[in-house]
Parts: sequence; C-alpha cells; structure tokens
Amino acid sequence: MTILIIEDDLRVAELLQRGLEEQGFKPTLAYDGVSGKKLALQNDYDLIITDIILPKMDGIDLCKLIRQTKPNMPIIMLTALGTTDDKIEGFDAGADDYLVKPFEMRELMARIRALLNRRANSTNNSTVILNYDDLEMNLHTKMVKRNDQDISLTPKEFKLLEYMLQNPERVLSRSEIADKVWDTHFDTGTNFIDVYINYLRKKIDREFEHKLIHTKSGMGFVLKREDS
Amino acid sequence: MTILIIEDDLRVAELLQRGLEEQGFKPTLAYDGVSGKKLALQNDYDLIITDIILPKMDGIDLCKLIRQTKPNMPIIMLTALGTTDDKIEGFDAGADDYLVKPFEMRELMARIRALLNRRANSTNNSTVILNYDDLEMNLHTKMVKRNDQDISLTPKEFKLLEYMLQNPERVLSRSEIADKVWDTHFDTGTNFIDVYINYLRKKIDREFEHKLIHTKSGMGFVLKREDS
DNA sequence: TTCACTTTTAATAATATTTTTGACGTTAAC
DNA sequence: GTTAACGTCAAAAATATTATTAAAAGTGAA
Repeated sequence: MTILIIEDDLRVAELLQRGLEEQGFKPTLAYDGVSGKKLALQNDYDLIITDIILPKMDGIDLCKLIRQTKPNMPIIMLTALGTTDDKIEGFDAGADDYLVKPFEMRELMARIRALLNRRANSTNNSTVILNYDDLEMNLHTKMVKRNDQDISLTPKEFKLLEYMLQNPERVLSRSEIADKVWDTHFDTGTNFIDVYINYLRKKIDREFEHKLIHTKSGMGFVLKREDS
Repeated sequence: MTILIIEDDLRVAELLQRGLEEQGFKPTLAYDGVSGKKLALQNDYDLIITDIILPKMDGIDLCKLIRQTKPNMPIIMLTALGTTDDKIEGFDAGADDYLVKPFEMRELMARIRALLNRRANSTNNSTVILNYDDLEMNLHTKMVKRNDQDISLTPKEFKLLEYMLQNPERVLSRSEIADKVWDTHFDTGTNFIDVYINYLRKKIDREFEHKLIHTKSGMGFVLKREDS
C-alpha cells in the first residue's frame, strides 16, 4: 500500500513517514504543493495525505486538481486549521477525511484503514490473481511478481508457471505437464520440460533465498515453500 | 437520500432530524439498538448515523452486525466517547467516520456529503483527463501531452492510446485491441495493430528517455513505466 | 476534383521464443 | 564404490513473432 504525504513541516513529515512504515505502508514524501501534484498525477498511490498550508500551491487547490483526474483517490487532509469553515472548505474541495493537528497517530491509522477498506470493498475486483508464498501471478494483466519485483516471462514460461500455481505443493509429472501445458500427449524424446523448468528457476528462484521450485527425482517437479 | 438515525437522546435525535430535513435528506429515527438493527437490515438507507451508548444493543455491536450483511453501507458514529481508543474501536467495528459530541451540524453535513459523494463517484466514471506517468490525455480537448510537451495524434492513434491509458500496466492482446479500438472481431490477416503501435512509439516514446510502450512477445503490448 | 492527410496492406529486416542437442553433474540402486 | 538413470544447463538450430518501411487505398475539406 503506497501513500503520498504532502507536508512542508519536516518534523511532521518524518513522524508520519515513520508511523506509516511501521504499519507496513510505503510512504513517499513531497514538501510543496507543486511537486506533490506532479507525484500524485504521475503515480498510482493508494492514498494521499496532505497539509493545507503548503508552499507553491495550497492543499485545497491541490485536492481539487487531483479530483479532476482521479475522482476515486482517497485523500485525507491533515492540518492545523480547525474551524468548521476550514473543514467544510476541505470537504468541498473533495477531501474524504479531515483531521486537525495535533492528532494521535493511532487515530490517523484507524481513519486510513477505514478509507482503504471502503475502497477495497467498492472496487469490483474481478481480476484473478494466483498466489503462492511471495509469488504472485495476475492473469488479467499477465504480470508476475516475486516479492513485489516484476518478472517478465515468455508465453510458455507463463503457462507453465500458471499450471504450477494452480497445483501448488503437488508433484507434477513430466507427462502431466506435457499434457496440460504443451497439449502434447506423446514424448518427443527430448527434455524440453526440464529446459523450461530451468528457465523458470532462473527467473523466479535464482536471486531469492528460499527456492520455490523443487525436483522430486523420478517423479517430477513441485512448487513448494521449503525443501523436503 | 434516506438516512437512518439511531440515537436514544431525544433532544439530539430531533436536532439531527431537523437538520437533515433542512438539507433535503429523509431521516428515520430509531431509539434503541435492536429496533435500529431491524430497520437497517430491512430497508435500504443511503447512510446510517448511530450513537454508541444505546439501550438493548450498543452501537459497536450494531455496526458489526450491519457490516456482515451490508459491507458497503456508509456508517457514521456520533458519540460522546472521545478517546482515541474509543475511536479505534468504532473504526474497527466498521464505521466510516467518527464524530465526537458536541459537534457542529455543518461539519456533520460536510462529512455526510463526503461519504455519499465517494460512493456516487465510485460507480460512475466521468474522468476527462487520463494520466499515466508524465503522459496526459484530455478527452475533452483531445490534447495529448508528454512531459508538458504537446503531441498530435490522428484519430486512430488517439483511440488506441486512450485504450492503453484506460488499462495501464496490463498486457493487451492484439485481438483485444482489435475488438475495442477497431471494433473488428475477425483477423484481417494484416499487421495494422503493429503499425499503429509503431506510430505511437514514434510520437510518444522515441524522444524520451524512459519508454512507456512495451512489447510482450507472444502476448501483446503494455503501457508501463519501467522495462521489465 | 484535387490535395493533404489518415488508414490499411504487404514485404522485408530484426528480435525473441521454442525446441533440440549434448556435455557434464547428481542420485540412487546394486 | 560403481554404474546407469536422471537432472541440469548452456548454446545452437529452428520457428515464431515483431518492427520498420514504403506504397496503395481511402477520406473529407476546400
């Protein structure tokens, strides 16, 4: 979960950054309205936290601008301006929540969670994602990641890994793989499956501490967490 | 817009009722948790405002119960309990917002509007400007910019890029592109999509350091930030 | 109609992927 | 321990896919 923090007070910014990191979020900092706007429009954050009083462009205008292109972006205003008029101005600009400084970090976290939960529920997630350990395959976008790192696969590699992810922790024999991934029922006499397993290992396991693809000698291959 | 108010303090309940009616909402009142629950589950309100301290069933349990069957129902907690722990308990129960008494009616109204707007926005998408990285497309003026530099596209180029901007970071197959951009369901046997991708690359990527259009051999094309 | 521009087609060059091969390392049964 | 069978992996060969042109065909405004 990535969060953009737009805040010119360094002390507050760093406090927020640390707090969010502790909760497992990935915060990015911007110190003025213009660079905040640029970051907000050019990247896909899950949430934006902005101060109102900022150099170059204030949080109200910034919020309106972001709303034009990203009407669903969750935005929290976090500011010292605490009158009801200030709050109404913030909400009218398109803020989803408004918190007055000084605030308690725990309350901010609760409000962030409430906002993100709502979005997770409302967006119709029809994308199919296959998961195993820190390996992730999105069948809709055709993207594969391990530990949040993009991995590019060729079509055959993709299809093989897809089959393994559909059958995790199960030993898949060569003939079964040939059947399901290559649609071929006869042995061509070559070891093309071994070669492809090797390609996958290079891309998926080589750079990582714990391996996911294991050989069961005489039987086939398994996608599995630990060696056994 | 119908709103359910669950509040046992008659004075507050009537104040809310009057205030909401003035703003054009149609409020319904419940004076204890059990009847509030019954109303909430049997009717389709647009929003629920509930106190925490209530006869028969408290607002926390009530909120959890409603969430089980109506995960997207906007719920605001409005209560005298103002510690951070109270707020966190409220949000954890599934509240979308939490306001401490005494409150200003105008702030409550602003928060109600923010909550309802967000729901309205999440259903109908009326974005005028499409963004990805430093690429920007204005559907209204038909202007395309990269890094603030104007780019002129032909109608087909524009439609293709629009489709890619609507599906960033997703591999789009040729047949899908043919479907959505050319409205053709059959393979003409020619490589017109490749030609158009090439046109787009010339205008959008050629002069820039980091490329945005990438080929996934055997799969299709992606609009994406870094190479992978 | 002509002109300027856009779209489509098609041929060829450039890349990428898939398959085969074979040398070498491991493993497990005897 | 020896020795087949099995597994690994780099590289070559065979295919398949994609990029780049240029030219032909279509389109709409003056």
